[in-house]
Amino acid sequence: MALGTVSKVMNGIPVGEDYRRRVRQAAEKLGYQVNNYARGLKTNRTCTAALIVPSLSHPFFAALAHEVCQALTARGYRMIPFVTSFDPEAEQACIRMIRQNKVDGAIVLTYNPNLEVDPELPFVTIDRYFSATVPCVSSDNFGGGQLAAERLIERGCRRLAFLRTGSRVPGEADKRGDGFEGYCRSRGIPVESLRLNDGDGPELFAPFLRERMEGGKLALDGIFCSTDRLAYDICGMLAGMGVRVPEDVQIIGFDGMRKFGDADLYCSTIVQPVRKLAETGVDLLLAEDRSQLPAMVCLPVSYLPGGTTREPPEAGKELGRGQ
Amino acid sequence: MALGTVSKVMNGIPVGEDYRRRVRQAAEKLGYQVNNYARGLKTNRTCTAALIVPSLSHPFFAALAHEVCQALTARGYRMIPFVTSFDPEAEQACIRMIRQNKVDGAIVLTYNPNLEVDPELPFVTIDRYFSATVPCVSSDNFGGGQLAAERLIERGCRRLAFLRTGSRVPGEADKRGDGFEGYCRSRGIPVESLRLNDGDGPELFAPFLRERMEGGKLALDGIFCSTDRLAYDICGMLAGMGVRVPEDVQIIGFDGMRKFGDADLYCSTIVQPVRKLAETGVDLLLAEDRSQLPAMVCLPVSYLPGGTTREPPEAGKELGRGQ
DNA sequence: TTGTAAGCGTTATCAC
DNA sequence: GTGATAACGCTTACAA
Repeated sequence: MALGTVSKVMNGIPVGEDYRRRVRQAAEKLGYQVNNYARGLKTNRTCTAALIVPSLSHPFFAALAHEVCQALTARGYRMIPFVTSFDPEAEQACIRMIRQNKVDGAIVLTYNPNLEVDPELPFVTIDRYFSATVPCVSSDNFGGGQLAAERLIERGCRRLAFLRTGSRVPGEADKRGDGFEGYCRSRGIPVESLRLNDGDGPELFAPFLRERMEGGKLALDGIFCSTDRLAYDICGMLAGMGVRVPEDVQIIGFDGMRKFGDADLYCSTIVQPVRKLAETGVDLLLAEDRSQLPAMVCLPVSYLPGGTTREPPEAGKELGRGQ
Repeated sequence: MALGTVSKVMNGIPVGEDYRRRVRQAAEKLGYQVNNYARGLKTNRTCTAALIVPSLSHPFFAALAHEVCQALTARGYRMIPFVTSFDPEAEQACIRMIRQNKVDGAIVLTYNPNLEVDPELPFVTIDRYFSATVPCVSSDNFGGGQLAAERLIERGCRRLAFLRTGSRVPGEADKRGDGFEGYCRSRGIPVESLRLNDGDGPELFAPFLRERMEGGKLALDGIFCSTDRLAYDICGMLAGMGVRVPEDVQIIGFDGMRKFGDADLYCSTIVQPVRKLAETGVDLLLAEDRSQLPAMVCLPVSYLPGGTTREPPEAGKELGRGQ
């Protein structure tokens, strides 16, 4: 049995049927497995992709990592996660480590606006558009904002507000507010906005709300928050102010996060298709012909009631779990 | 400049100061980085560890993966996660893939009682004791159960119950109930138990609770649940039955999970030291002398009030966030 | 201290 | 269809 022919068998390259069987048998008996490192050295393909995220424990990133891992596994790839803790310098350091680690590509979700990516290495970004050469996959944030406005207005809201926190660096998620405000304006519904940044702390929303209290009642009847997390915090503040949700004011968040990862929603929300996001990212990353990939893929979002909106009777309560 | 000497420089092996500087400079200019695959092929060390978990999106596993990733990164290692979806067969498949992937070790959290691990490869288990040759790191589940009992009794509870769901295969977590019951008995406080398995569905707890309703009041004043998730479900059921928490019955869960990963607790709880768990696991895995590792390491847990217990006035509300 | 050469386990390119 | 051989980029004795 010659080495070269054994290699062919292990790689599924046609070889004499009898020979093939004997090799397989011997491999089985000896517990032989191809050494991925030797193979990688020779072929320059490692069947490994990197995932760069700020954290693995925050629910959205955890869900994303989970789905990316599954999608890669399904394609015979492994995932190496790198966590940046929202630190732009750490993000750049990850890019360097990735070069060292000889991965075949990377899916990145970063907040460093001037990240230097290796033009040789396939990259896909999530929620952040870099350039036409780096495909970006994101939820339809603009459409999600519109959808939130539509749902609130359908449910009787006439004085709306948009609240956001998030990174200072511009990203696709900023379009949530744009879609929301645009829809409100097109329907002639008054809308206000308060856009803060992460460092600001959620307590800065309290003055905004307090200013809009008139005679013990809130002068708003619908609020769209840029994330479920923010919606949760706002609900807490409102409870402290004696404002009832959803009776006095209805609230819609964004993300579709669930308690314990798979139990109830935290609030009525615009759900991001996390699995689809991951699968699309992996597909774009691993596409054979990377010369003409779309610069941007926008995935449809959906609305799910989660207790912070007044639902029409026939709609029932929250419908189904999981995606 | 000879190849071998360059290698020495890249590995920090002493070499002429002047020479070293020149090599570093050249490497910088050419963007040279050591090829990890060639190095791994030669040295048989890959600076990579595997993590086997049921999921990356469930909060506890997500937190664990996050901390393990950080701990490995700090030691110059990378993590390759494998997700098993609680499927024993998938768990075994992961063990096979790990062999193929030539990792230096693996941290595993599985539910396959008769997993065949490679005796050559360093293993560490979380929450499941396999054998004296495989170190197991877990929280002090027994002590946590005792602590829960102590806290409930301190707060005036005199009719206690322990509720659990979880995997059918025995693990360290089973000791939570043992510790709880033991403490109650030693204090002469009556205690009941209902131990179900994962497949059973949480609705099977409802009859247990309903049977203990006497004249619109629950004949229990303290409940210890094996996880925060179960405590959450039980709270929901009790609310549906008109029982108030913590006024009528006080509840303590186990895990210390937080909403959105870092916000409020779901309930008063026994907190697992997730970061310590991860760091200890990594330390054991990467120990130079693996010949005499402890077969078992138990990490201390702590109690944190989260709204489902009546706290003495001076204790204040929930103390501090994070670990 | 520096340079040389063997070899790690593959795959790819040849003759056969 | 099969078997020999070079090369992938590195580490590590060992020789200079």
